[in-house]
Amino acid sequence: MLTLPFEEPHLMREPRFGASYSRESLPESLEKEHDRSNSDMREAEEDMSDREEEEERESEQDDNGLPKKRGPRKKKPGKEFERTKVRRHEANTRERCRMHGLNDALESLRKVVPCYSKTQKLSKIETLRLAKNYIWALSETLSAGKRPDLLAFVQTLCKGLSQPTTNLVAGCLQLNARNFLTDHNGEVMFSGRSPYDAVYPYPGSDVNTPPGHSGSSVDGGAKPFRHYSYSGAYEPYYENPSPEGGSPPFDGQMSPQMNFNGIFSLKHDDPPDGKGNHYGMRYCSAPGRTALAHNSMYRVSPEGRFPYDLHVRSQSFQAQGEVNGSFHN
DNA sequence: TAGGCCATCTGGTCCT
DNA sequence: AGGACCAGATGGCCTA
Repeated sequence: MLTLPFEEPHLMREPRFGASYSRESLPESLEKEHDRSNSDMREAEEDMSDREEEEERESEQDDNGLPKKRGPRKKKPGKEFERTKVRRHEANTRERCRMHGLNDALESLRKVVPCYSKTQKLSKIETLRLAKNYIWALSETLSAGKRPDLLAFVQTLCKGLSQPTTNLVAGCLQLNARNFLTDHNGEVMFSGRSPYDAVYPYPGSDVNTPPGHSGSSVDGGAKPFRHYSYSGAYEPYYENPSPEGGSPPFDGQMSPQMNFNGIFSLKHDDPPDGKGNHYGMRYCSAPGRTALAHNSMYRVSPEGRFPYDLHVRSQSFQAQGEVNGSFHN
């Protein structure tokens, strides 16, 4: 599942995440933010206390109900008041750091779910939803012990996601995003041409018929849409109808040695110049392993070609190889 | 301009 | 008592 090397060990260091926010333990970026926010807040606070003082004096009234501008000032709680202020200030700082830690964790989650993009970040809620779907889909894959249907896999990923996020996921797979519709129940439906055909038409096959399916296209004219859902006719792969229906039964035990190298990682690696916005799939494979298509969880076309437009990033391929290599050494 | 998303502040509650 | 955690309120930014 972790298709990227865990790059942020500092997030794992604390036994209880964010339990202690000592200044020394703050990451550099956080520390900067910390400083900035602190100074901002100090200024704001001073500003505030001045205003409060002014307002307090103006709100004081004499015996006739008129505003009292002069005279002895009402005694402030003094030391206790200052102490409360300081404690509130410290609590605010801690809370801010805690939220930053939470955001950092969310950011690292974004990096391990499909379709990571620096330029088009998933929102917090969408990240969590996608992560949940991803876990669910992978669990299903493991428990089924067979190669999943890519369409069903994507449908699972998109379950309950907003249309823009669905588009993003579809974009990752180089699929026609308009083919994935989310109905009012959050069910991801597939309509129109099969992505198999949209992306990789099989020579000689009916354009509207996915491989291995008998379907008749309407002669010549408009072709009726076929709607797919989990329980639809498109080789339903998952036994459970929906991730919303609870966690899939997982009676197996995840082995620590489990190798995820054969699983696709759908990532968007921004080019170094940061200009591109191209989504692609990255395939992680250990050196010496079998060829991409052979090792793939996904279907291979009758010609032995992979039916999807894969963008194998040689760089990440190599990096993964290095990691694996050093691991095995 | 409305709506979505986000960061921050704040007070309350729970836990150590 | 103090810190962590939580949820509500608020305001800023961005986009359709």
